[in-house]
Amino acid sequence: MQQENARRSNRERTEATRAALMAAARALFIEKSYAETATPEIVAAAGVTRGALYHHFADKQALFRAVVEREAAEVAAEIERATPDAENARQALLDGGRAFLAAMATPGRTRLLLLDGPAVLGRAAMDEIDNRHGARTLREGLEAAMREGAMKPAPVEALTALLAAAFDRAALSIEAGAAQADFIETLGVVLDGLFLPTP
Amino acid sequence: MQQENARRSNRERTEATRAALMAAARALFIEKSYAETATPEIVAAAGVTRGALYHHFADKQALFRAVVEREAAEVAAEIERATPDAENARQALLDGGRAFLAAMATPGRTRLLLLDGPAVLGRAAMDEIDNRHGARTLREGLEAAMREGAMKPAPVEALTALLAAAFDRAALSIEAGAAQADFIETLGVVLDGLFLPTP
DNA sequence: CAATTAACATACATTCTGCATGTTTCTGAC
DNA sequence: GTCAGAAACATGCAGAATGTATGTTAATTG
Repeated sequence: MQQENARRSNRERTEATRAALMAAARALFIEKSYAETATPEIVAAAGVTRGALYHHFADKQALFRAVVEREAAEVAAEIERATPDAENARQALLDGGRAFLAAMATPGRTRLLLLDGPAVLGRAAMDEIDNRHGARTLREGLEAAMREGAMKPAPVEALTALLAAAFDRAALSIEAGAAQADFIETLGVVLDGLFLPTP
Repeated sequence: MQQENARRSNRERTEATRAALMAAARALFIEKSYAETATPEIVAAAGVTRGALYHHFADKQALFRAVVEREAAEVAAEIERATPDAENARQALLDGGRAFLAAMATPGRTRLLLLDGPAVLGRAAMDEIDNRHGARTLREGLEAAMREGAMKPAPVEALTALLAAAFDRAALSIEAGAAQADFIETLGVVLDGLFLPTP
């Protein structure tokens, strides 16, 4: 038996407390939404006090932001890990989209990133987070496809936003019970429509 | 001078109170979001008491739902009014999309219908509201285009959801300051990609 | 014109958030 | 090593918000 609270450095204490808070908060935000989760619940589940919470985070929203930010980074990492390198730009986009849907199938991610995130942090903040992680890859894929001459020219920022929104909605509908195959097929049709016919 | 609170039937009283509450709530929800708007503020702006609010609405969320529902109906009405009848299915979709963006340019609608709505009422509830109003028109337009043989075949429900999401995102980005022309052009490219080439 | 119901108004109990103020544990200089 | 100072909490408090319960007034109905 080892002492459960042996001497720990401040660095370790901070890391452990923040991790416990973020894990507990994530679980509750997913189960009941941000608005219906109270800070007393979070700290009880994390095994700390509200004092600790407000010492490490400015307020409840800052804790939520930290959770969302980490989740977005994990989604981006999963996508990057799952899409090694495709032959052409078209296949790369399809593979990336499929990997995105797979990553978003992790329970709670749609609520965190697509429902509560935009409402609590604002769409501008979510855009900024996205651009730092997932959406950047999508935009670069589209730019590459256009540069290759395989894709119809269009304003890249706008096209990135529209396609990202379509993928987001697909993830939401699939989580709500819609047929995944239908959405993957339809996303393929939409993407194919953006490519020039190969003569 | 007339008495400001002359005798009124219950029907009139209810209608006036509900209208005042919904107008005040709408203004505050738009200005500060649902979460940051308190019921004491709403009733003060409406010139009634919290008792009246909780007599007419089950809770704060029910009031929000009523506001959102009416807003969605107005958007659908504006679109219907602005799109008389197009020659072909393709033009009808483009016209409808443009009318949608115009309707969503009314300040606050994106926050009500696209940010707070899904977070507060849930995406399922928003889907149900949409299907009763706007999205139905879009789906019918897509079905017509496919029936005409002008559009590539695809699962209609999924395609409707994806395109609706793209239009939603366009409305959000435009409100956030993005170039409207870019989004209209890009939406045109995406839609055109769904149509079969006319030989 | 009673009796009942609807439309409010008021008061209350509970709960939450953020902060302010204590206490304990580490850290770094001497 | 120890001693000041800072970091990491813990506790208590003030203000406010939500929903409900109860009281009051105005309309409706038999």
